[in-house]
Amino acid sequence: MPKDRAPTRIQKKNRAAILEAALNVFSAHGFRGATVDQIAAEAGLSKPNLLYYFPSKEAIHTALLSGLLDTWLAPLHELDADGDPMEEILSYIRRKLQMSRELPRESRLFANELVQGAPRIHEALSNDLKALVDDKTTILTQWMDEGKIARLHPYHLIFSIWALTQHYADFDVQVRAILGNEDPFAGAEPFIDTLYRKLLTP
Amino acid sequence: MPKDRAPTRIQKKNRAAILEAALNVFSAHGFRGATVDQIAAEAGLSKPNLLYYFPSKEAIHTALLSGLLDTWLAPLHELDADGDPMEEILSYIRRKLQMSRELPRESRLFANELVQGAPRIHEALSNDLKALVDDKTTILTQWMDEGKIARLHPYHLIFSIWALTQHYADFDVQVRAILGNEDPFAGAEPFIDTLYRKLLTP
DNA sequence: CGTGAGTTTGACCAGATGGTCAAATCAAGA
DNA sequence: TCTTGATTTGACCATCTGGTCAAACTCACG
Repeated sequence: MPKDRAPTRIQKKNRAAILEAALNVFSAHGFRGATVDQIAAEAGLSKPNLLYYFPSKEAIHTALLSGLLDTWLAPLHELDADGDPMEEILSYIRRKLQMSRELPRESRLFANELVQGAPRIHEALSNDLKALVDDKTTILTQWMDEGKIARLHPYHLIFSIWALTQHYADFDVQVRAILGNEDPFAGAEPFIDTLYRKLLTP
Repeated sequence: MPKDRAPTRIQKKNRAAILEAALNVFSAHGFRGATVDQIAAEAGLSKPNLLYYFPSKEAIHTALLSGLLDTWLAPLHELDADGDPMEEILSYIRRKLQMSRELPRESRLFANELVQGAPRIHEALSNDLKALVDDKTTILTQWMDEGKIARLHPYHLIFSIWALTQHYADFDVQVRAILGNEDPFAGAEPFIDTLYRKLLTP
């Protein structure tokens, strides 16, 4: 393992390649289903070389998850208490749906982890995620109190947004098996938009 | 392997025990993450004994999935073209939500499979599932044409029901990490009910 | 009972997998 | 160019895992 100095050009390149490869493999096969050889091959490195940059398979997985958590939560962070309630929520939804379209691997990486009980990120859920959600539901509740949007259970409102948007990334195969050649997102966006306009209108 | 006669009392008992154990293990760890030893232990059998009843790990998984597919699709089957549109859809939703509450392992079994690209049930999706959904969306479209419910993309309407209801089983850890002690379903049922009443009202 | 089919198991195997290590190779600054 | 730390690798190891097999045991029934 390299010293703890500033990372070399080569270190940067290889670490990035490993994380990129790991994202492919872990999101497609889950932690247990992924093999170090597979990740190494996809990153264009030999297995011992990969293990020179990360001490273990687990370490790669952890680095990947914690590195992506911020990206994953960014859309919700942007929800602004001072904006127009309906527009704020709808644009949050649009950002989430866009992430499902553009970052399906990231979505499935988390889905894999969550479905299996989140053994490796349970703490982040109870701390970071819960704090963020609590913060934003306060805003939602405020808007409801002011009559700006319909009164609903704020937590379930958020869950519904996650469920509806991530469904298209996580269960992509199923969606495509049913829609055939139709682009899932082409229909999803107006559908979800309509749904929340109707739901949130007081 | 036993003859292909009528199954013995012991055969019935052990096959059932194996499938029950396999449901626990596969739903919690995915196909690759589950081990035959684990399933055998949970079923109270030795590994060779388990493999006396099923020829392979794969065979157990397949038997489990195909055996549960009917159960899983039953609620949608019940959607009746002759019933009251709003009530038919809302009670379909209630049945699905109830399945999430009562059969979360089954939900996660399918979720695990789907997230990883459904390598083992892809065919069932494109055939059985697609046929069923096509059948039921015809009914939905009819209701829309008759002005009984709001006009929406029927496929996405179904996807939304799946997403919203199964979310509570599949991502149970996340939901509970955020809700704390609150019972997820206590809030989910009225929320989802309200959501679809508003959405479907023309 | 006795017997044959059904059931169970300890011992074993081959391949996969995560990980190690010493030796070889490479890169860049003095 | 030389030196030193960074990088890479072939060979290797222990463990896990799906699966096999022959021998032992149990059960139902004539």
